[in-house]
Amino acid sequence: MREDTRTRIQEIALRLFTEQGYEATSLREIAEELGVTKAALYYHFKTKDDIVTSLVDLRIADVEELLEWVKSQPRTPETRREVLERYAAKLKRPQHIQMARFLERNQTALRDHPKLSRMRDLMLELANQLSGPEATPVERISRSLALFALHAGKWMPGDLTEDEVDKASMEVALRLLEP
Amino acid sequence: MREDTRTRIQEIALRLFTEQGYEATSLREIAEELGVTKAALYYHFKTKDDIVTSLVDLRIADVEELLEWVKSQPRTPETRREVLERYAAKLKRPQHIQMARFLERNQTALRDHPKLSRMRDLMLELANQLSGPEATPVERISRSLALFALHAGKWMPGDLTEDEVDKASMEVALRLLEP
DNA sequence: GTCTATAACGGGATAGAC
DNA sequence: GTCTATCCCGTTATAGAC
Repeated sequence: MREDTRTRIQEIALRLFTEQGYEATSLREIAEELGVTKAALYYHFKTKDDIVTSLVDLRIADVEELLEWVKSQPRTPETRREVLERYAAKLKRPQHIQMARFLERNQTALRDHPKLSRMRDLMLELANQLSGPEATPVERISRSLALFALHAGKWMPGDLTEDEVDKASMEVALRLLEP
Repeated sequence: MREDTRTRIQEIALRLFTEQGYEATSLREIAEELGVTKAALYYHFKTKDDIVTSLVDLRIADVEELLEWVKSQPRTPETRREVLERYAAKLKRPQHIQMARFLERNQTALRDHPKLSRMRDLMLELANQLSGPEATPVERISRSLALFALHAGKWMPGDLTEDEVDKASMEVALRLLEP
């Protein structure tokens, strides 16, 4: 049973965009790896940009969901803790780790892409939800950093196991939530 | 007194590479803004890559200096605190803020550039110097994040003054050094 | 749904005049 | 030190056959 071609294009594109960068990845490369020609891609996606759009949409839905949840909750320490846990759980799914990397690494190259702007706005809003309007600058920076800490796996050198990094990141993140 | 052309090329290139990304910035754009033609750039720099090299060299020297200093010091809490302060002081100079942004935003596009690899290695080593070999995973992540916290100015939304962000970032960073 | 062929363009880089 | 002119290449994208 061959996988949907459209889906395979998305997988390959996401990997190459992440490894090499969006601009540095040509449609020819994607097509070659898929075993078809460039032109075939144009049947599935109108432009190179459209591939990005289709990718980001998945993650936007995910973060929007988390954002709506947190807004429906009382602004308590317990809620904040659970935001981190839900966010970490999302991150653990392989697709989303890679998507997070892709977004991080291509923010500049794709700075004018509407979907990327939307993602940035959502992440900022999520960070803000951890603070609230009355928070001090120290609290606001500290709590924004808490979200970031959960991405630690990506830049920590490799002599720690994945599990060690996950646990330790969460511990650091939780500490950053404390007043 | 006109400024050195070579220096002006560096300034314009750094700004455009940072704003738009390395790949997305063409030599034509740089030349146009300088008021000369593409070909003129080739008198001053052998390739587009060479412009990057000339830029990164400045910052490499800076971080190497800090790294040598920390290695010459005893591994104490006081030393670690001073590393953060020296690093923050370097960051405050406008050239280096922009250089840090440039490096951050073009890590993927320039992942094969030897000077960029060198910069990454230096930053990792600096982060490691804050921990030492016997540190727990939580300490290592926490202390690496301390360095990162000092860059907070770049992604915090704009309703805080620069001074507020600087002070608060340092406070968060110092807290991340604590056991 | 995938192909071949090709258009149309912009990129980095070079040669040689001034 | 800067110019014009040009080369060569890879890129996105399209047209039309199968």
